[in-house]
Amino acid sequence: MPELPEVERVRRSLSTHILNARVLHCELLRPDVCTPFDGAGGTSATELLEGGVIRELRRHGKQIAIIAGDGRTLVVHLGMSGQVLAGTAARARPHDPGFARHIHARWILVRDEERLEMVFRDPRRFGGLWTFPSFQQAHAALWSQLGPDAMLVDAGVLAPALRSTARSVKSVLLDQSVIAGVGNIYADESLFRAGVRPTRRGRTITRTEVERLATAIKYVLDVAVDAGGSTLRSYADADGVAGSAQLTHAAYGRGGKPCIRCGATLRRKSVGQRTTVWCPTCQH
DNA sequence: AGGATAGCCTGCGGGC
DNA sequence: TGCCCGCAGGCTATCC
Repeated sequence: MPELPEVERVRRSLSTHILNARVLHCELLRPDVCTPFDGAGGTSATELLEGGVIRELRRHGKQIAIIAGDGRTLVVHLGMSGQVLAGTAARARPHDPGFARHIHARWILVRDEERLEMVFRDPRRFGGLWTFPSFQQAHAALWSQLGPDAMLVDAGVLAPALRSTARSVKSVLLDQSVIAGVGNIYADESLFRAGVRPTRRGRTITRTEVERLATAIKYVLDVAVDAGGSTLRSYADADGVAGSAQLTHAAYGRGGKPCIRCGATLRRKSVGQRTTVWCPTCQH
């Protein structure tokens, strides 16, 4: 999935379409992708913001909250292959019959007398939708379980989490309850930039390294947001536009290739069940 | 309790 | 040209 930079690009691109738009109609084509607030009984159109005016799009980690003027909130998690598309990008493509197959929800909105469509698409269905009567309830149920957003992380957040554990520094970075937004790509990129080996046990990370790590995470994410996120396979923003951050990856996906800093062959192995790449020379 | 393991899904690329 | 296999950006439930 989209990690923080990709989700932030979706939030921004989606905002340009749906902010201040009124939801005229919505339909849930695959009800099991949605977890309604009230549990049983399925998801009503009202819960999916029908009749509301979109006033705010917030992001925390990898999740987006779409908030209506009356407080109703729809949280979107893109999982591995999820997309939210709006405007032209949301319309069916006659030349691509596979496109429509994985559209699980569809909204019709209107803004300035112009109708527009928004869809949630997710072939692998690891993502999903969650509905809430208010943003506070969404926060209590979902976001309060997450660590601070990775864009705002500092050594003060990371240090205690690392100091107290024997698990690898990489699995700590991937733990959304420690910091929210880092996934496999940006974990490897941040560790490379900080010069820290992903296999290191959390408690062995020095204060200096924690500082470097916090700085590296923010830098790597920031640059990736500016590059439109990483498009490895299917990622696209709400306009269907791909990112180019993958062109600047130093570690992720480069196992066996030369390190861009020192030329050594990058190593690759599974750490915490995730494919991990690092430089045996530059990372200690 | 923390940490390692399956499992959820589909699609794609590589090797045969 | 297929077909089969392994692999993929995430997260959860379960087991040890």
